Amino acid sequence: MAEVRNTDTRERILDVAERLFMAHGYDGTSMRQITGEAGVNLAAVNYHFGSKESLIQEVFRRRLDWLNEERMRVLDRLEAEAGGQPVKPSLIVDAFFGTLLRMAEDDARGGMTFLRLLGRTLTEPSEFIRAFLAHEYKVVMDRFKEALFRALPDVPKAEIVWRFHFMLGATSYAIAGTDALRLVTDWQIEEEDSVDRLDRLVPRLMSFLIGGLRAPLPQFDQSGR
Amino acid sequence: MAEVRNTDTRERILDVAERLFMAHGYDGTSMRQITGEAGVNLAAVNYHFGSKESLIQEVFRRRLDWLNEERMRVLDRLEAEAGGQPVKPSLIVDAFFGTLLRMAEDDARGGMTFLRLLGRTLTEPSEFIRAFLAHEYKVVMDRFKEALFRALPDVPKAEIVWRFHFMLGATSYAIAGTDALRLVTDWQIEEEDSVDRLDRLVPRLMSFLIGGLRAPLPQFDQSGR
DNA sequence: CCACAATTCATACGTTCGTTTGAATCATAA
DNA sequence: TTATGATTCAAACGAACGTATGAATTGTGG
Repeated sequence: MAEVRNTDTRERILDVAERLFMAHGYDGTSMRQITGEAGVNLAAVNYHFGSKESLIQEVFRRRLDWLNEERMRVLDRLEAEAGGQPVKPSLIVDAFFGTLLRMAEDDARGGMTFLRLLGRTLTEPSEFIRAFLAHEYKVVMDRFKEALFRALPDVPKAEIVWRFHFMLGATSYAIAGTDALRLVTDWQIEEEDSVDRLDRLVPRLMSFLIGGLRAPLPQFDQSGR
Repeated sequence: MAEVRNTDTRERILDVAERLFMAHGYDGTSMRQITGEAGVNLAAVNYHFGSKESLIQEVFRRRLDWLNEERMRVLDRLEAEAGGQPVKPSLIVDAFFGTLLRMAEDDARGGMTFLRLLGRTLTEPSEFIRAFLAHEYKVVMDRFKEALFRALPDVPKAEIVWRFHFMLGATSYAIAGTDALRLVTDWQIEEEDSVDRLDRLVPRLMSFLIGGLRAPLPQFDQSGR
């Protein structure tokens, strides 16, 4: 029996969809744009993926599976090296966010395109996309939260969760907004500090994240509660 | 001549549009949903605003005009009080982000709904929305950047712009994702630390932002330029 | 009260959307 | 070569989209 699987059409659709979803969002991208730019027939998406919803889920799964497994591997190694001791917070942060950012240098894994798509989608309006991402992220998030709890035993857990949240936001936005920023800020910054210098973005962002994570705890107003 | 202006229909459309754009995004919200929930005729939007594009611009303008003027007023006052001396960075950050967050307590100014809409829209895919926001923000952004340059004379300007960018992201995401976070983290945190406690979010976020802003400068790899 | 502008309304226009269909083409195993 | 399943294709479907129209209704100044 012939059960081949033409991966060429599939991959070309996924690549184009990834780029268009990044540029115009889920609702803003039509099947006709995708199939048109991919040079395949309109019906190909429904044939290979079933529906537009399944398509974007596959767009994410293709990249996220590797990313989150890699994050787990890195954290595994860090915890093994620490031998029972808590892992340094900066190393945990790098395992999560650094691994993500270093994906951008790897075009075979989506590079900047997927990173920016992911950054945008964390505030995506579509309900089913948020639910899907939440499910995909659940295990790895819990794991990293636990690691941070152990690494920062003196910081209230609620505070750690909040700051993890803040870090996620800073990172998403730093990635997703790289060209929106150009519009907003109109910065006259020397060439070598341009947004494209990804190798400088990583240490920059990492300094900011660690600074925020280790900031003095907030003093709540006496009126609080 | 009768040039009345029925503000009731206009306002009701704006309120509903604000909420629906927040929940489902620009492309994900139809004119029929808006007019239906607002209890007005389908043609009312085109009559009062001209088009869907003009409608969302008015949704933003209605809130942003006051917000950015208030930010300027606060910064004016801070600089006057400093009398020529640079203003403390934490005060500048509070003038920008604190003023934004305190809007959420003011339902007459949109409250949380507008805040979350704004948070989401900073990574909005639609080209004309990004362009519109960039234009609306240009003046106030330049002003605050200048204030930070003076407040942190030893920090390279490029670094400050980056960190301002990171702060924007952390704040946007903290606001926009308040219920997406519930999905992702599934945190078992005591009642009083719930997301709804906005009065605690402000000092929490502010500590994080200041910590990030004042973090040690990043060390670039020897390989980098 | 009348005249006229402002507003509301039901309805329709043309387009684009995601999806489906059934035939045509391709590739492979027997 | 032939049979069979995998894939591609052109065409069409009904639904929903943003917008436009012209008549009906409302409100107000003269």
